[in-house]
Amino acid sequence: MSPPVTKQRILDAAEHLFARDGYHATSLRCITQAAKANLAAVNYHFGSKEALLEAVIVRRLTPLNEMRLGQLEALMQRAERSRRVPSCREVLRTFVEPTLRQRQKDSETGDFIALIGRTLAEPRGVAMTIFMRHMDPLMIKLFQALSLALPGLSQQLLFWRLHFAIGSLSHIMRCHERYSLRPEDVNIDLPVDELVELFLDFAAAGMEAQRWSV
Amino acid sequence: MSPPVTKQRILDAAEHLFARDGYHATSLRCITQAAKANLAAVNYHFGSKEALLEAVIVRRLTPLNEMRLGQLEALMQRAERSRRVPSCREVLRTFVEPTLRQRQKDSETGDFIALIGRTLAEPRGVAMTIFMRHMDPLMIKLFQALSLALPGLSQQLLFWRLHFAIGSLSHIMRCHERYSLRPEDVNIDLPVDELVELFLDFAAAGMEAQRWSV
DNA sequence: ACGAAATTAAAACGAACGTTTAAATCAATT
DNA sequence: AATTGATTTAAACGTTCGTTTTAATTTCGT
Repeated sequence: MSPPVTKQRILDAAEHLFARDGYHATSLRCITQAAKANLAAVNYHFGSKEALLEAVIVRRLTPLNEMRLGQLEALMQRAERSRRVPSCREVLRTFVEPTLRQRQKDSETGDFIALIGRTLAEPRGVAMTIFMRHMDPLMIKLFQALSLALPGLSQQLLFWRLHFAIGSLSHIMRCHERYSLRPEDVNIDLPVDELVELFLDFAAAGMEAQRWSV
Repeated sequence: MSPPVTKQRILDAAEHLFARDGYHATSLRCITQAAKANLAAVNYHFGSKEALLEAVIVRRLTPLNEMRLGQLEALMQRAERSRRVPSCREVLRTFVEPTLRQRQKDSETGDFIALIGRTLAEPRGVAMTIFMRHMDPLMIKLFQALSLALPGLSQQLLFWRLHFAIGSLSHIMRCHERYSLRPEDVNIDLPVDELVELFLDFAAAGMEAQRWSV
């Protein structure tokens, strides 16, 4: 049996519009029209607009986090078996690579990842609570792994630098269309693999930086 | 003659609420109530809700950008006189330090900087157009200065790494209240000077990173 | 083929939105 | 003190929002 396609069409349309215009600026009428569904379908299938947002987030975040967690645990086990410590770059990669690969996958525009990027930018928004509930366990494991990879860093320093790195990532997750200051020969549509390496160059170097003062 | 205080009270309230809840989630009724003004006062003094947003942004962005531009030009002149090239860290500092100092100044909560941080996260939002119009000239100068400071980097690489750095900065500009994974001994309310150095450690190292592959 | 359950459809709900209007009030000049 | 312009006020405008209701339609096991 094929699942009710209406639900999926609504999820797809909502994902796209939430990511493009934001939660508050997107109306259910706009969503249902794009999904070729009736206005009442949202409240019938999901209960409310906010519950729809949660469904949009959960649908993709769950498998994404499973992949990230799987890669992180695999890395840690490999490191443990060979009695060495994982590098900062390796640890970051388990988080970053699935993220940016997801960006190119879904609906050829990276709607979901852009939505998460926006969520991270609205700390008090409705989406933040939903998002954090699904991210916390993974983030704790990521923090522990980075502690191992960067034994010279205090908890304080590690916290802030991870904060900076997540900021960078969430920024490129939003995949702006309005770029200012773009020199004519800069390629915006970078292949994912290259973007991953470019980002890891930057983030790993930043995490491992020597302190300038004190 | 004291200037009409109502306009200022509205600007202050709007700045605070736009930063906290976002443009679309903040109603004029909420703003005028917080400003102890009449609902119609916004349209009387500013013309529309969007014009109010622009006034909120321009009020602080203009002097902030003048300070950033002044420090950048002073640095470049000093460098030219001593026939050397400015360091990446020095160039970034002219941009970052005024930003984070502003964050602690205004209305003791950094409302404006948080608002800009949100603006950067909503590429298609109404605020983005307003914001870009006032940022473009400075960004071009910043890019040129970084080209000088990092002669080994291609335009492409410099563009992406500056993009990453701006992402980091805009992230901490938002000064989240909901931090996950915060170890108990991490100090969130870091003095501005320390935060600036912490960020410059990270960003300068990231900008100057050696390429991992190719 | 029929009846029960799930889904879709159309219409309306009250509430809140940004904006406008017109009268009231205030401030300053003559 | 009267008058003029600037500002504030209260009320209402039309629109759109998320949600609910009620009926029509479709789906599917028996």
